[in-house]
Amino acid sequence: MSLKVYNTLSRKKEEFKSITEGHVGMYVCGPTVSGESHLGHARPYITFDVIHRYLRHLGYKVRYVRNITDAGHFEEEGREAEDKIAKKALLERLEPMELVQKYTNLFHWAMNEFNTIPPSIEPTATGHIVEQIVMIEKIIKDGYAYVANGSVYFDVEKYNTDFSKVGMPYGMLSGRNLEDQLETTRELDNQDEKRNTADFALWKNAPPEHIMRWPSPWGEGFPGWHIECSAMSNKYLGDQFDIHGGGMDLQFPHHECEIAQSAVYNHKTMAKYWIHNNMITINGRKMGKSYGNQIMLSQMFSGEHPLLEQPYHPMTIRFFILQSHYRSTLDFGNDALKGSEKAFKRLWEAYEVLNGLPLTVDRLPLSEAIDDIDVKVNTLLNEFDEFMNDDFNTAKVIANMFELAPIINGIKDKHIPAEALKPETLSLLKSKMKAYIEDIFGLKQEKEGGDKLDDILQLLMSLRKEAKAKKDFVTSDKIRNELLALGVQLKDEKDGGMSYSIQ
RNA sequence: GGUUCUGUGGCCGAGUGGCUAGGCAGAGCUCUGCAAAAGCUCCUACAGCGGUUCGAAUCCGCUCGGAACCUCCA
Repeated sequence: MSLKVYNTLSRKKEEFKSITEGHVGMYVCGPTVSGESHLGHARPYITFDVIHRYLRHLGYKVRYVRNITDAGHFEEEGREAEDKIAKKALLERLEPMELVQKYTNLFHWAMNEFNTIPPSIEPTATGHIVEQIVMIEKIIKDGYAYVANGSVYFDVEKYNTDFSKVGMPYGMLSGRNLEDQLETTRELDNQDEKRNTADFALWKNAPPEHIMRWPSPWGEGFPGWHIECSAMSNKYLGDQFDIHGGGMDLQFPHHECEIAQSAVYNHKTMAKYWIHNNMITINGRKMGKSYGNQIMLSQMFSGEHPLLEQPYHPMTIRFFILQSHYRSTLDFGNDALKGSEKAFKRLWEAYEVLNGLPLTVDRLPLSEAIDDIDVKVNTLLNEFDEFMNDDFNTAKVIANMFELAPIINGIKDKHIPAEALKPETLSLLKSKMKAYIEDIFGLKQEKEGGDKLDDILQLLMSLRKEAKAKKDFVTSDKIRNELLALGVQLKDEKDGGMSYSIQ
């Protein structure tokens, strides 16, 4: 059983074979740190975190590179050409790099809340100006870029003509051809520097008010939008690497331009598999700056946003994202998030019950009905791998987990005899659930508090048990109800035991 | 206008040509001092109209609706 991934390049699921055996190079487009990340940004980073974790689970050594775009890009010729980072810095009276640092820190904080594993390398655009200049020089030397007024543009038409012959036309990823684009590209002002409207900037001459600027062979300026990813992926992952990921909205033009730049530079399609996650929508619309409908991650966690009925824990959001397939749109809504919150809680509690089940159970002669349970559990568990290998279908794995939950709880409540599961099945159940829930899906317990809180709650529960034994329900209810008011829910169990869950 | 995708039960969402995921909400039951939790049961859908097929939510066509990209965007 092998891993299959949907490759945007071929629009098909393909068997995954890494270029270097046992190793995977993966590049994912990271955030532009000119502002705070919103809910939509959570999707790619969580999606690729799970892909990263799964590849590791399969035994690959993964070099995961995710950039930080901290140099201002703009492709807004024709409108007010402004470096967005520099502009906001003026408004907020901050140094641009101070601003960049602030949002980088916030991004890292949110990624940590989501329990994502940090990338192996997290290169910044500003830290790789030299590499970008070197790449641009080579592209100019080879005749695929030209200089105009201190800026450098990529000659898309020439590229397309030449590279179509070797199977790398401009538009190969997004499935559009240049002719269509030339017809439909709308008229913009100030296009006279470009030979062709489809051309894109590799280097931009910096106007005087532009704060972020670097010397270059073409004068002071800053890199174009696309070149950093080509330069940095090439530096850390080589001429061709395994996986390039990002949001679907980056397919065109960003990834298309990356492919073209890198193809000129090293005559290869830079990445073998292109993986794109779909968007998070809100009221059916993509969440994004331009729509003014974004909810920042800090707002998601705090609940402070008009559209939010309550705060949502990072793990709720992570679980919510994993409940759908990464290539489908996912619609935000309070009902949906609240559903995920409860679902995750139930799943996690079943997982904790599972961890508490004793491994060695005396086997008794089994009836057929009970044998069926053992078979069913094995089937459900084996499907975990099958589903993940089918283009990372986390939604189906989670569905199976919810079929296992009643069995686990049933054993605890003795609806199902403990010996229904063979020791090796129970052992497999435990190890597989741990591997998937914690290691691959990266889920963790929502509640906090630690040992001391646990000790205190154990004490309160023992007091309540005593009261109950004496049929002093006034006291026992008082303990239960007042704890509930504090957000701690007590649960009486069949055998007179008691447990709690927070929130 | 061009390119691509999409329309599943109250809500969120998987999905394969036939065996009709899963979660949340709702209803009933069991357990329980009560409650909660848990378990069991119920609620059974695939935008519309044609077509292909023994059989389609799943393939094809048309109609209607929605979205993404074509401009910074995860």
